[in-house]
Amino acid sequence: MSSTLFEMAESPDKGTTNGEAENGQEQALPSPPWQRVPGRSSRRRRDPLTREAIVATALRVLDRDGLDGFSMRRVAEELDTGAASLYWHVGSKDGLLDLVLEEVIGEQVDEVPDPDPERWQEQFKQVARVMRQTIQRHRDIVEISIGRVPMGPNALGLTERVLAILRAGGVPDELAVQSYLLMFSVVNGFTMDEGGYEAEVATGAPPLEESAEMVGGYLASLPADQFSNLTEVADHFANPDQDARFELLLDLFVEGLARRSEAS
Amino acid sequence: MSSTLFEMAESPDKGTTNGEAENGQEQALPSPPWQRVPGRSSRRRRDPLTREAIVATALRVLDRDGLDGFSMRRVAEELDTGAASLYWHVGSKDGLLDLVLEEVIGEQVDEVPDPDPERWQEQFKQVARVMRQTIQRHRDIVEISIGRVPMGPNALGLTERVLAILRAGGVPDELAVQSYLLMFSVVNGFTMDEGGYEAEVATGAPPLEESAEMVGGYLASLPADQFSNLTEVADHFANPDQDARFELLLDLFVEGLARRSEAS
DNA sequence: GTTTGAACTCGAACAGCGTTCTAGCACGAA
DNA sequence: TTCGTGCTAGAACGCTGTTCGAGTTCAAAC
Repeated sequence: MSSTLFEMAESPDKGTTNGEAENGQEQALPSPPWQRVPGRSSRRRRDPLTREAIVATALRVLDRDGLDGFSMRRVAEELDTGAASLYWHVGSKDGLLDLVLEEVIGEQVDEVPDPDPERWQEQFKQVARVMRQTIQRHRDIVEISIGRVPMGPNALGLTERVLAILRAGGVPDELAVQSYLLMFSVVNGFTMDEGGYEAEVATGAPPLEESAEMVGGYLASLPADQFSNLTEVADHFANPDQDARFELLLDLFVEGLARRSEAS
Repeated sequence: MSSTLFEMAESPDKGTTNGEAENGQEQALPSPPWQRVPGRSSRRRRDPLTREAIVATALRVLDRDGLDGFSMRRVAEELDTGAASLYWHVGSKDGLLDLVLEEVIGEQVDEVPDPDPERWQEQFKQVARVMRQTIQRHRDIVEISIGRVPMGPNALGLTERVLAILRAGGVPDELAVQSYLLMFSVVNGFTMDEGGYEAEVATGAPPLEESAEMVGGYLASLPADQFSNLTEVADHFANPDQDARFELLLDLFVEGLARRSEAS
């Protein structure tokens, strides 16, 4: 939609499949206007599709409709074209999602600071926070990233810049690689489960607070003889401070990393 | 959706409104044999479907064909019935996957050791290893677990038993809850990315070793002026000892946890 | 100026999907 | 014998990813 607000006359429907017969020889003639396909007079678009436009639109659709609502037809519709047209540029739905992932990774690259050896621990944590924010901005990106090994220029650039921080801080090479990979996984895992409390549809989507409270209440109501631990700590489940938990994770992680780094 | 709380008795939902017959009387007749359904002579199965059998079959199909190849029709076919029959027992595909997840969680419950206060750190690590093994046994279970909050009896039992270990070890309640949730996320994240190097189809599925080597070679071949860090540590990417990385993660995690636990 | 071929568009169709509808069967209770 | 209820399952609906191939345009070659 949009982009071409009113663009000549486009009557949406009407099959009119041009059922000419098997008669004589006149097919070289330009067909008279009344039997042309009504919708689109020219097969050539006014602004041609590009891979970039498709990826950008796909990401928009993904954020708006979620992965369940994401389909090639929907993306095509948004670009005012047919689904088949996308396939020349992106190969497949899977290929398109590869590109979308690369695009999202690209959003993070510029946010990684230049290395400052004195502050490498804080900088490393900062990278993790950027990752978390990016994932939160694109709700289904973790699901998409499963099973994909991003190796595009953006992914390489991100890796390069994070490694720069760690090595500048004196982290030994192998440990730097290990912790980079670990950090990636760990942030993915954390942020993936983070959205778990959100409802999917209807019910007004209990805004993460009521829902958690309900969970806590439910846990507290369990039979205490069978679930003594659960019932006793139920209120801690009811107040899930995600930011605090994330920072705890980073602290554990970087603290141990620093200790091992110094011990070498 | 999802939810999957206790679920008490049978019959998920379904009004089964069963519109009454408003016509005459002829529907009681058995239809003559030549106009019966050809395939199946009796509408009643010899061994009736059960929810348990459906879940078990679904898990088998999932492990064999992957989440992409998983469909209600395939599960039904495996049970020698039609897809529509499943819906009476499990409500929807999503509901079936809820049950599958609960089933997989159930596999872990019995592997969690009884608490031994002296060895809580090792026991906690052991739980994480069991989780990892379970996830590896069911390749797409992480993807399924996204967005689901398992609250069935198995999930509750697992939480209860792990909390018992932590609290017996003297970990303060809030920290115990936080670290249980963290550990869950973190193991999920780690194991999710772990399978990433596997190819999907054809090409003989490079057995994770060649592939990693190829990755390392590719990284080493990048322009050194632009990717100085990446090229210098490329060989560490080529030898990804996943087990060692997992143990590193556990060490970092539990070590920091123990320190905070003692400081209270 | 014509021909040719590559780049690109996209309607139509195919197989498969999740789900619903509804007719039908079997069996315990009335 | 007659129900009603639990359960099975074919048919159909609307949707999906993907392919096919005819169509269009444009630039370079003749």
